[in-house]
Amino acid sequence: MVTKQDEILEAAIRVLAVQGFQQTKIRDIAKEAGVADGTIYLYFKNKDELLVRLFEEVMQKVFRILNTALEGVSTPAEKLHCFLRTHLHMVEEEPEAAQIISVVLRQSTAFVKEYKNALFAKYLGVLQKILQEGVDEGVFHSDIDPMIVSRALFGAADELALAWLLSRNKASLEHTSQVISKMVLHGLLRAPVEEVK
Amino acid sequence: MVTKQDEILEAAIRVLAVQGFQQTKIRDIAKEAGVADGTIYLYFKNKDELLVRLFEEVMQKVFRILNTALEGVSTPAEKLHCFLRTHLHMVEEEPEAAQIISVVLRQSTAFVKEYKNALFAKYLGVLQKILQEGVDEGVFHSDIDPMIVSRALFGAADELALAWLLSRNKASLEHTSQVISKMVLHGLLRAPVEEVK
Amino acid sequence: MVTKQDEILEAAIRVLAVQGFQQTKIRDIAKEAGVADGTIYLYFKNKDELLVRLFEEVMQKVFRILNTALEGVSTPAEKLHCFLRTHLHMVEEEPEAAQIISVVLRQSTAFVKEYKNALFAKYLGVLQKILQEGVDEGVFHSDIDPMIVSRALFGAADELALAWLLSRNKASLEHTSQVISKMVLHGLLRAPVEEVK
Amino acid sequence: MVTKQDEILEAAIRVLAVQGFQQTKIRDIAKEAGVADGTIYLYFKNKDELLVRLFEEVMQKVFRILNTALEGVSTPAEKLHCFLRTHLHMVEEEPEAAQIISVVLRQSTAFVKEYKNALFAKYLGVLQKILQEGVDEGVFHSDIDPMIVSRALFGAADELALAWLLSRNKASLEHTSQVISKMVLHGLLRAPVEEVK
DNA sequence: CATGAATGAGGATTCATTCAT
DNA sequence: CATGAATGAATCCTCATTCAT
Repeated sequence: MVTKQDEILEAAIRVLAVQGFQQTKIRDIAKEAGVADGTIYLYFKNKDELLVRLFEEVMQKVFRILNTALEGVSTPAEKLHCFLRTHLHMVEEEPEAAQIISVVLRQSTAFVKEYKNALFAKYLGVLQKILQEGVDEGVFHSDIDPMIVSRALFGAADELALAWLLSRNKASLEHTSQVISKMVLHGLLRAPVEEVK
Repeated sequence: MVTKQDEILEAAIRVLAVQGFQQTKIRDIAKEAGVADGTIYLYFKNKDELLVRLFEEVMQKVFRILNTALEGVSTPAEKLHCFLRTHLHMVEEEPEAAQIISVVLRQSTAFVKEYKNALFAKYLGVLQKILQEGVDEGVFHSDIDPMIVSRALFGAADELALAWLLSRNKASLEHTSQVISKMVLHGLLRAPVEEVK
Repeated sequence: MVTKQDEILEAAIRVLAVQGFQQTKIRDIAKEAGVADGTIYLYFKNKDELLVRLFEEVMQKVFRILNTALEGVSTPAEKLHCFLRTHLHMVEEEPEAAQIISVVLRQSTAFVKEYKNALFAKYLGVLQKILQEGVDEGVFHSDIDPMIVSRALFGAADELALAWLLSRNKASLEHTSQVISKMVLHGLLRAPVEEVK
Repeated sequence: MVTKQDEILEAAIRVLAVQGFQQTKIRDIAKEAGVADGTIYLYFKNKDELLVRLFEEVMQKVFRILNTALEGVSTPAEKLHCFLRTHLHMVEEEPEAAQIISVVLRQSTAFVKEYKNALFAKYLGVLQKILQEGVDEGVFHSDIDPMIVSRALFGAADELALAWLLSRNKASLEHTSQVISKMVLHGLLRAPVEEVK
């Protein structure tokens, strides 16, 4: 059975994805959830807390999907591609949740200030671990700083997600993830001079 | 001499960078600028117009700096590095302006909806041109989609900027730009099989 | 039981009668009604809508009284007198409502522009019907234009009402209605020359 | 030469007639008069004083026209018709001034409260004098109260003026003045029974 | 637990008036 | 005299939150 709290959160996701953070009134969420305004306050201390819980809800789903996707993938390079591919896949599958993460959460100053949120850090941590593995196994350049690169990769994926969410023409993101993975793994440069030597 | 309009814009940048869009009251900007509330409205139709003008102001400065930096750089690879380096440099030099672009503007739904804003498109356009040049000259892989890659690179740079802005320990971003440029140009993979041949 | 909406309307009538339209602040009405400012907006979309509803409220009461008074009156001449008498009577009985109609409503440009308001037209219509009846029955001069005369009679009654409302010495309007009715029915001229012939 | 003060007053009449009292900003009048905002305050203490002076201006013009029209008219009945006819004529000839008197002035609570303004009383006085003359000469019924009847006649004329000002189809008011004069002088009743005897 | 009517603090915006030039 | 930039008090309306039922 789904609790009323979950119903409210689901409703909030639907409404926030469409209207944005500041535009969404408690009343809108209550209406979408089919409860009275006051009922929201029985389950959440205030609007900000609702947002936090909503973020956690969404991130949990993300982790579930990501972990499932990474199962059985062995090499760091493949894992990296899998990570990027899954991130963009989720955007296609769960555009509302993606909208929340890429757009809505940034609208809350409080949230951005706590950007180093535990859950977000954990998400970045998955990437960092993959990168570190690659370095340790000797397949990635050793002078890579996993902290920096993980952040860059997340930014790249997030920006592509945002572009897709805001575009009318929703072409598949499969191609996009191929291009990015290739760039990240092999670089833009072709036939590097060093090879000739 | 600086016009009062510019003084207000400068004040708005300072206040917005700290407080965010919705949190910033007209009164705050007026106080920071040292004028009366009503004076703001002699120069800007309303709060939204102020934001738009502020964005244009900031972007103009960005373009000036970027173009200056790119002057005299000849190869696509060097240009790419220059672009990323300059982007991150600007964040260090003008953290308030950077804060506006990376954080504040995303708080305005209207702005995100018009994300493909002419000025933003122009910024991405600079990147795209560099990538296309590289492809045309045969130094970049031909299967690179400049549209996708430019977006990804912007996202990466923007995210790194955001991370820096939000962190306490403001280590130089020079190292960061080196790492990213290297990754983008050479890829993460070391000693690719092809090299052996 | 009186609804809160009615309480607000009654309070608005009291306040508007004293202060006028533009001078009356929402806060004044709220205070008079004993509710919070925001409560007004639970029942009325905005200040203008409150005015419209208030006008309808007042006019309904006017019609109720007018129709009751005209019941059982048979000849057009008597009906005319009854109309004028009732109009002035109402001013004495409900000075606040009268003040609203004679003074306050004219302060709203929007209202004056829609002066040919359905309810006002209906009020004039009662007069027109009486006049037409008189003409049809052959007791009123046939060259009377009911449209013009009804308007003139309303204007006369309204002006007398206004004079009374604004005067300190509130002598009964009964005498006034007698004088006007007589003038309207028999004219100012005494023993007209034509009669002698 | 026309003084700047007069230019401002003329401009105010034009603007007020179109926009109404509350809608007219000092800036609108200044613009229409071709002067700076502050200049208004060199000639008028404040907005209210400007309105008072404007009323006086308009009423003076009205008196000039009315007195000219009444010159050479001898009998009270003819004078009465002349008064009504001239009032309505002026509305056609000077709709802006008429608009000011019939509509705009009523929008100022302060004005309505001082409705028994000296100038307005003087205007009513002309009517009262005509009526008294008629009574004294024995041509008007002796039980007519000039105070009441003058007010009623003014109200009738004013209302007809208002109706004309607000209507699209501006048919001549000549016919209207004929109808009203006849009604006022001879009454609505036709061939009263008493006359037959 | 649930309701939703009521609250009232807060903010964008307007505009009569002032005053330094 | 004339200007018009600057002022800032004043007001309508919104909406997160409360609480009596």
